[in-house]
Amino acid sequence: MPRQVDHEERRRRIAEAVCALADDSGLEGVTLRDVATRAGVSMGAVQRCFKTKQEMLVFALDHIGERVTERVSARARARTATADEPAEPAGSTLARVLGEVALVDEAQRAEARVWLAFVAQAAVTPELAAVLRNRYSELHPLLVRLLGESRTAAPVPDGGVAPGPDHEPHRAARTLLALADGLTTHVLIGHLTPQTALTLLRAQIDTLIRTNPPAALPPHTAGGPAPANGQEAPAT
Amino acid sequence: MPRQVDHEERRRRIAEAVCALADDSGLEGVTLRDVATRAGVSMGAVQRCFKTKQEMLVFALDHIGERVTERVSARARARTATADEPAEPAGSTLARVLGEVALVDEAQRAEARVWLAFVAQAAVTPELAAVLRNRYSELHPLLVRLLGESRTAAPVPDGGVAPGPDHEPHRAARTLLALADGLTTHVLIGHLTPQTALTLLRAQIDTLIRTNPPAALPPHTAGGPAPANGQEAPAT
DNA sequence: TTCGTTCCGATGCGCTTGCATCACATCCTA
DNA sequence: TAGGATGTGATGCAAGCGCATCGGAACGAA
Repeated sequence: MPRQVDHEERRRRIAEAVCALADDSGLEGVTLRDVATRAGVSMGAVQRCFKTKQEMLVFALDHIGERVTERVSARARARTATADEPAEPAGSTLARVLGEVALVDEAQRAEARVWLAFVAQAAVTPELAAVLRNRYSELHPLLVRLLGESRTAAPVPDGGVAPGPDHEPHRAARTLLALADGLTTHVLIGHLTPQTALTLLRAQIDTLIRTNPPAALPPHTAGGPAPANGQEAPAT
Repeated sequence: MPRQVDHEERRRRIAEAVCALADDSGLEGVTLRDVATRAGVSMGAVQRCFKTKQEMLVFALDHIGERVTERVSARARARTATADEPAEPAGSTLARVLGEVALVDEAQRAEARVWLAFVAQAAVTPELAAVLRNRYSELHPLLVRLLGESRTAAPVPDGGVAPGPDHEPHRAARTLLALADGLTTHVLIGHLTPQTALTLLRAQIDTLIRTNPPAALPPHTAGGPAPANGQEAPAT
């Protein structure tokens, strides 16, 4: 056995093992021993890579989050790259992107199960919540951009999304993201079929796209005095 | 101490303890000993009430689910009772009902945390998933009814919701439920503020209500050959 | 080759877990 | 009042946990 081992590679392998275990027994089923076995390394190696179990979990969450983000933005990029026909692409891209976030095939279902396990733990573990927030914050502008492109012929110049942070596209993006997560959850517990979830998602996207008027919101949205940005503690 | 103890009362007390513990450390933090301590009974008593830990968890989930359902339908009933002004009530009721499902104050936040913990576990524990499905299935027709009342002046006669199971109100109800859950999740991990979540929810409700045309769906919803009912294994 | 360093994999420890067991306190029946 | 049945709460137990420790294999330097 070589004296020097690629640590990053090993960390990733361990993260994969964590996900695999979390997938079939939840986060409670993730123990150092099982992780080591599953990853095909010794327990000592795991402990060398991560000082503590929580550190390992945080890394694993970040790992799977990165994979999701990459997959999603790949989808989005794929569209931008071949954007020759301004016909109906953005809406479909949105659907595929959010479907990517959410469910469809079994592989993604597994990922979603792991994700959900982490989300639940994050509700009582600030460190994990921070990682999740970062990931969601990454996804948000991407959705805003796609939404913007799908509604107006003249998209916003480049990176900067024109108006304020609680302008309509932001709202719509948040709504879609939350909806996708909710649908995923419902699919995972068997309350909805993946097909139904996708249909609902698609319908929502279409509604949001067709509903152009960003300004004219009904009067009762004034619930909170200042809607503010709606996003708290983005990084830190 | 009396020889005969109210078992049901005790079970409920234990369920409350389970929820309290799950609230501040997730489901992993729920151990028989801690539950016993928190409930103010001995461990033996807990074991007498529930043959196994899982049985206890299932009961606890059902308990909290019942509480939520009751609260929600109380909201709905409150409206129906005082329904003298057909002005704008149903929409607000919907908002309040779904807000009830979701978040708002800290007490409900705690409930949501517990709920989320159970949902995550349910993704890998069929028994829990079954309980959750039942609860969601209970909520669904209630939302359908409220939606129906809010869009048409002539609501459906009584219990029977007129058209097929994938008629628009059903879709809308599922969308709202999923959205509420997704928003709750995002609030719990600190990605959204409760205010933002409520605003988004309210906006979605208004959109769904104003979008009357139930039939004319865009062409691409034909993803699945038969949208069917979208609800699988409701009871068993 | 031989030494010194570096890293790995196995083992041990203290603790907690879910569950089984058992002596005892409590209440109904004669 | 005595007796039995019933449910209770403390204790025991095997298993599993996270983490710390340690002997030994694999390499570079001399």
